[in-house]
Amino acid sequence: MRDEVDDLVDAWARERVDLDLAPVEVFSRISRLSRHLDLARREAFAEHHIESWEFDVLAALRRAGAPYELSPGRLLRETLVTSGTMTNRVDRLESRGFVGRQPDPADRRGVQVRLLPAGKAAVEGAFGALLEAEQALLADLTPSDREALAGLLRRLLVPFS
Amino acid sequence: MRDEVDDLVDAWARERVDLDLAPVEVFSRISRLSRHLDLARREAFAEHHIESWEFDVLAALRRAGAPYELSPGRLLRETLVTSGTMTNRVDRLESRGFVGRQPDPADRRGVQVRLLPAGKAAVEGAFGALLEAEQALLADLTPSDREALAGLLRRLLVPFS
DNA sequence: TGAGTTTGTCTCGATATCAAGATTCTTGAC
DNA sequence: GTCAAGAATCTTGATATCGAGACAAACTCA
Repeated sequence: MRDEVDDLVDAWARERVDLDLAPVEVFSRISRLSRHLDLARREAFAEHHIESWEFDVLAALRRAGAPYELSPGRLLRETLVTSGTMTNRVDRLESRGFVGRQPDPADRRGVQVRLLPAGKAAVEGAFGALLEAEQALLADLTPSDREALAGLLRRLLVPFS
Repeated sequence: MRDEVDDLVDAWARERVDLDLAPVEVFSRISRLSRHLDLARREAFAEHHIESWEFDVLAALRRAGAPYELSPGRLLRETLVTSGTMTNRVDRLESRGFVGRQPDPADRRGVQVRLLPAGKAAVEGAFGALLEAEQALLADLTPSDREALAGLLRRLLVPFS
């Protein structure tokens, strides 16, 4: 059982026997998995006619719970994009009828982005498809493997949180 | 020890008690780690005045071994970008004096991209900095933790390879 | 040999993103 | 109460990427 990172590490090891490549074994796999997962996500979402960036925004609103409202500032912190990007995204989601903008009653600078019924339906359908696709990718791991993996990843992620 | 994904999963669990969120525990952590790692990579490379995309191309050439030559087609397969993007990248690396283009003697359609000494020095310095930064991120894991994590990630990656 | 297909690279137009700056409003200090 | 500093959102300009297509050369198979 070899993967593409085994080849990568072997190539580096041939060229630079002096280096400790242990970090590559972990982080290169994480980066590559992430890229493959992005593609898998796109495929899963395509059937529901939404794109990954749309899902990211709609999902943040959906999991916030009723009344499904968040400010643009909160949304960009959730999705790790810049404010200009979020303005653009909300514009496009608005034109699709997935979200609406409302003035924030408590702060006249502010805006509340609200998930509309069409957006709620779209994100729930897409999330179901995503979970299904991801479950298939995990099929080879036992439940305790999964938990061990999630636990190790958490330990890497905690310092960033 | 909680991370940002614990919050994410809790939020979804509150909203949709019917869903099995186990895949999120794994894949959301992988995606988020990947984004944080990209930022860490950018920082590590900044000191060596190269950008992540430059490293990706130069590293592919470096680990190919002497004479450090690959075709654009091979490079784009290694780095998972489109051909238009690779043309642009090689152009810019060429203008920095990091690589050169040569006609492929065996195939007159083809071009060989060769790593020049300045590019070799840049990529080796940057790779050292990257390994150092990544080693710090792994500090909390024991060697056997690291190996277990790499092994579990490999099992997820194999189907894509 | 010659037609059709495939391969390798580059060009071009569209677009999503970022970074920086502008605008409007709020907050806290004095 | 006023003013400065900070916060929230949006605008603008630059740019890296993608996707589709152009073009040339190399194969394939009759």
